[in-house]
Amino acid sequence: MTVRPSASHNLMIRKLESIVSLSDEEKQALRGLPIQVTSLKTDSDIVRVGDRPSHSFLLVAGFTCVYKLTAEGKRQIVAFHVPGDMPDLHSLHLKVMDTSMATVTPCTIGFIQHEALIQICDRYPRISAAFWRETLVDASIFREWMTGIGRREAYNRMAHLLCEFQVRLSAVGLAEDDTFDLPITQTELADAIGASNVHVNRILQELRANGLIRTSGTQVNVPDWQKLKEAGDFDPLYLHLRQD
Amino acid sequence: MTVRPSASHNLMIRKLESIVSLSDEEKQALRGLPIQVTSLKTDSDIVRVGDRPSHSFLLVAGFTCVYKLTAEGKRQIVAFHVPGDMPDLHSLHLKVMDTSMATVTPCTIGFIQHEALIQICDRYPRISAAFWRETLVDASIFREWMTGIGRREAYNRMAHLLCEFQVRLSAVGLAEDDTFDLPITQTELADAIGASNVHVNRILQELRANGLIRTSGTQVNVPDWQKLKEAGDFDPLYLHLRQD
DNA sequence: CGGATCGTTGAGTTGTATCAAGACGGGTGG
DNA sequence: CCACCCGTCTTGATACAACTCAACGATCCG
Repeated sequence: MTVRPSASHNLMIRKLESIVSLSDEEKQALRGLPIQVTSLKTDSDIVRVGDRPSHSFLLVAGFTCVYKLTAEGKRQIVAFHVPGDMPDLHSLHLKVMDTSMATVTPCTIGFIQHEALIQICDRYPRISAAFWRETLVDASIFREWMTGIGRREAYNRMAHLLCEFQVRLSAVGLAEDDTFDLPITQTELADAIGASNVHVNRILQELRANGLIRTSGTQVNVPDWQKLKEAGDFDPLYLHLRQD
Repeated sequence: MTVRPSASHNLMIRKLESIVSLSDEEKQALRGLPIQVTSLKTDSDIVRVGDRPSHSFLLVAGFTCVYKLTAEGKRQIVAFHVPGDMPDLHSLHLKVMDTSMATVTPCTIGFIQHEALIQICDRYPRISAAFWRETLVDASIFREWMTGIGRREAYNRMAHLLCEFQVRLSAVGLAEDDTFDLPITQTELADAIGASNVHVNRILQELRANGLIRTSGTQVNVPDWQKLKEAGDFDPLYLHLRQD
């Protein structure tokens, strides 16, 4: 179905307004964007390597990941995305997908035609800049993860990833104080930090034993935020959030 | 000095034209960009973490790298750049640098004020798109490197990096057939692939012993391109080159 | 109440780091 | 033009982070 001014539009506008201030005309243009909303279950591919998508998508609810596979069949998750993100905006200018994207939880996503996005970008440079900026923040996160995988130990990378989730989920109102929901399997966490699932399991035990986190089900509680940040060598600068 | 229509302008225009076709008006606008050309010697920082630069730069000659330091003082190089690249275009929209950039050889670079770039981007959406695309290709390379560091062994990462240099240098006319100049120390290569300098040294010996590369000084020769590509699990898709 | 998925544990293996010392090589000053 | 020096490359020995394999326990769901 094609929804007119919907929750999806509001989510996108709120996100963009945290980056640039929008004029009424610009908001109106965004509200006019046709968004096709769909539900997907866990572990569904949204786009695949080699695809030439004609639309991008807005993640409305749930978590998705971006991943690559090596010739040996190993998987590296290079990014997670949370509600409000537009994970494949880059396909606007890079025609062929160099990664795949998949849901890691049940998701609601809204597809938006490239054609419509390009028109808005050509007409409203500020909106174009805001979209551009989103892709730049993604790239900044890549740099930070790469540094972790290349130069930090798995224990620290795990702590770092948890810090990042806390901050990013807070920014979209999905984290309460020191607790958040992380419905991601240990194998997926392993693929993200470049470790084995077995090792991730032991690292999580170590983090619990050291009192850095407490878990129950998919809930993660951080009793001592400061200690976790230190363990993760975490400085939120790279997330380029507004109020900082 | 501020040069008018110079070699720097031509380099930038040629690069952009490999991405989009430019109208005469657009080329004229680009030729009008003030570019301040400077020479830097090896190991000079160009920008540093925390800086708020008011300009971006075009790499005219030499190699530069983008790097981060961990709390423990370890360095991860997250990117190399070659002539024709504009490595810190992202600072147009992300005000605070989250990485540092430095020369790895003597370099010629041309600084361009953000203000001038923003004006051109607002006025010429196609140029804006071309710049945006450059930052997207950088991000794509991050994804590929991350996958290597997280999921491939050091031997394969080294082969992969050599493949990438060959392709990127060819694209700007800096590689002859199967030979190119790689004036980068083993310690820098190590920081790029997330390994120790000692290990890189042994890997290079192994690559030589296996007949995948031959070296003399900073020259690298690739006798069997196909074998090196296989060793590196290298598929140039992620570089998003035009003719492909 | 099976069956599938996910988490946990143990044992053995290996890729890669670290440390230390020596060899090489190219530039600089005497 | 030689001698020195500093950065880079090379080599060996040792240590450990992390992987693989394999099995078992815990959950959740239909």
